[in-house]
Order: sequence, then C-alpha cells, then structure tokens
Amino acid sequence: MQDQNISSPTLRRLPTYLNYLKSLPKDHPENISSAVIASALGLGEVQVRKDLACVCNKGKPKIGYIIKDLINCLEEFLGYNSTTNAVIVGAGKLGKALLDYVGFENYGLNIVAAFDKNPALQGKTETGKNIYILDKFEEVCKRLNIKIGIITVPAENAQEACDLMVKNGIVAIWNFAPVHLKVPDGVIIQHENIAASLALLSKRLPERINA
Amino acid sequence: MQDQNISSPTLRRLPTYLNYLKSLPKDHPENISSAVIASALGLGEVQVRKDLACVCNKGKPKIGYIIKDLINCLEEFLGYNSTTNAVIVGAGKLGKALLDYVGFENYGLNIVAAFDKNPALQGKTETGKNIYILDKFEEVCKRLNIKIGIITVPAENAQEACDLMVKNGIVAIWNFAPVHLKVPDGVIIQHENIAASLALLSKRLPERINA
DNA sequence: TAGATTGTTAATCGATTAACAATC
DNA sequence: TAGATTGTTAATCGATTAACAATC
Repeated sequence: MQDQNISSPTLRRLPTYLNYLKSLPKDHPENISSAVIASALGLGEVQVRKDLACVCNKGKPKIGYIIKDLINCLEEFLGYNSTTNAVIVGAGKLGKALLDYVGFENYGLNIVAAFDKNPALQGKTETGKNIYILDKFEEVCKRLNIKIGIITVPAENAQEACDLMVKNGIVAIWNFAPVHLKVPDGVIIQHENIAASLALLSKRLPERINA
Repeated sequence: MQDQNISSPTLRRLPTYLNYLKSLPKDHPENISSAVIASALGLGEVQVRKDLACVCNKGKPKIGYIIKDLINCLEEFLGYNSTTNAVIVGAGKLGKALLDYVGFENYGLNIVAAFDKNPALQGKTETGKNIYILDKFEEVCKRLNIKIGIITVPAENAQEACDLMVKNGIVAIWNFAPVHLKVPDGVIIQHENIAASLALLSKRLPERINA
C-alpha cells in the first residue's frame, strides 16, 4: 500500500469515496463494507477494495472498514488537510468565479490572486481577493513561492500564459482553455475539458435530440 | 466508420482535434497529415488516424486529410451545427455562470433557463436569461420538450433535483454536484468532477508542495 | 516508379472483473 | 466453529502502440 504510482482512474475515484463517506448520517454504524460502498456508488466491490488498499489501512474481514479512519486517510492522502497556494491568469468570468469559489479550501487549494493583461480589471473581488495586472505576476509568484497555476484566458493567449508560469517556477498547471499546451518535462498539465464532457454527454444520448 | 460505439477516450479527444484544426492559420495548406496533428497535440499518429476514422472521411495516402472536411465532419458529428436545449437546476454562482456563458452555443448547447428553490433569485441575468422558481420547472420542460438537465445545486439537494428532472422526461444530466446520482436505466449522467481533476493535478506533482 | 502517408492486423499494455484462499 | 468480508492471484476486457501491407 501507499504505492507511489496510483492509476489515474483510481485517483479520480478517491474524492468520490470521500464525499460518500462524509455524507453518511451520524447514526450510521462506525464500520462499512466494500460492498455497501460499491453499491452506493455504482462500482464493483473488488474495485473499491483495491482502490482503498492503495491509500488506506487494511479493512478487517467480517467487519469491513472504520469510516472515520477511511475519511482521515483519504483527506490526508488527497492533501485536503494542508493547503497549497495557487494563482490564476485570466480574470474574466471564469477566472473570477474560480477566484471567489470558497469550496476549494475544502480541497486544500488556496487561490491567492488572479492576474490579467487588462489593467481595468485590477482591484478586489466580492470576497476580497486581489486581481493584479499581469506585470505583477513574477513578483507575487516569487514572493509566495507559487507552484500551481490556473489558466482561464482565451485559447489564443493560453500558451503565452503557460510559458509565463513555467518561467516563474510553476510546476503544475490547471488549464481551462481549450488548447493543448506545450510544456517542458517536469511540468504537469491538467486539462479541464468542458467540451469533451459535453461531447460525452450528448453522444451517449439514446438518440440525438435536437430542438 | 461512423461506428455507433465510439469509445469514451476517443470521444473526449474529438473536440481537441477540432479546436486544433480551427486554430490553424488561414494560409496553412489545405491538407494535413496525421503525424502533424499528433505531434501538435502530443498524441500517437496511429491514434489520430484511428480516432478520425471513427468519424470522418478517409484520408488519402501521401496527402493526408483535407482540413476543411475534417472540421466539417467533426462539427457535424459533435452536434455543434445543431442546437439542443437544456435547463439548469440551481441558480447559485456556478449555475448563473453557466447560464450566462455564451461559449456553449459553439458547442450546440442552448441553456434556456435556470430554476431555483429560492424565490428571491427569480428574474433575469445579465445576458437576459430567465431564472424561475422551481415550481415552474415542469411547465417549462414540457413546453420546450427539454431533454438535457444541468445540476448545480449543493450536494445534499442533487438527488432531489435529479429525480425531478427524470420525472419530467429529461434523459441526459450533466451533474456538477459532488455526489453519485441514482437514475433509472436509459437516463445518462455525465459527472463533472472538479475535485477529481484537482486530485489528479496535485498527486502528479513531482513532490507535494505545501505552503 | 518511388516515397509518403494511409488504414488494418497483431502485439502490448493496463485496468477491471472473477475466482478464491485467508482471517477475524 | 461458521460465516462474512477481506486481500490477492489469475482471467478478461479494452485501449494503445507497433508492424506492415495498401495506395495515391
């Protein structure tokens, strides 16, 4: 267990387990079996056991897993207990929405500020976060030792934003622009592809439904 | 070709090809090879050919593919040329952001309105879209024959919203709430899992980076 | 024709599922 | 002990990659 190389499908399911376990009523018995988790989430029970084995203490035959322990180790593993700073480049609608979204704190992500080329966007958001002009990017990143960047600029400016991030020591980029970004080895990109999700949704429709 | 059962990974890549092809400069030759596409997007060239073969006319040896044709058939296949109506349940920040996001029109999705339990949210958004009280849900869905629903309510209300959608004939649900939804056979769910993306991003980091 | 580039067939790789022995 | 539930080993399934014949 604690295998360094957990597969992407497993990694994607871990937050789902955590959400489910946290949603259980308080009067639920303190233990739970893989079969119950599996059926609630529409997964296979062996899959649940294998996924949990990557991250958590062993379950016990006949008893299953202690819910409290599972929650703890999932949160620990996913880094929800500690906080990582991040910055946004692109303070349009999406950028601002992410900047002001308080839910990220539960996921261990603290977005400290956003940056935009457009000086008119400078100022503070509803929740008091700063929007700076892009010129300040280097200074803020260096000062706060930022390692995670979020790109919410239009597609045509995304590579440019990405290069700026890489130049300033950012090693993980969450890209909301619909383009493939080129980065040097060692920098990782997570592409948030809303068009792809939509494609998946509408193509899996029983028949095409057009208005 | 035109295989009815295109795999999810392929389906997810199709919008990427389309974006890339559309981003090519106007003075680009009218044809392009799978090798060029592959290297631009960081994919294998056989993969590109196989993906395109699912959807498009054949390429020609020595010449490759005609860009204009590829764009046309990808748009056609992905349904970007026709429009499907959808509704949102949950008019909080995320719901409103999606409702006002004009980019969906390029993807063939027309969000006609949002609904919320809270009567105080009734009215029109910046872009003139309607937010109705949830009581109006049935009437609007029936009248416009809505088949796609988007859920942006808090986790604890998501199943309820989902049930309401199913009851009113919605057959495809795009779920932004972090819960697994139970639906009858024939209804499809596309789960937009932001926590999962974040998990993937931070776990793939070379070392854990905490501030 | 010769060469580039395609589509296809076979091999590999990785994830899921099934079977089952271990154990509380 | 008997039974429930686990972790593990082997089998299956599906996607990617490699090899290669087809063809403009």
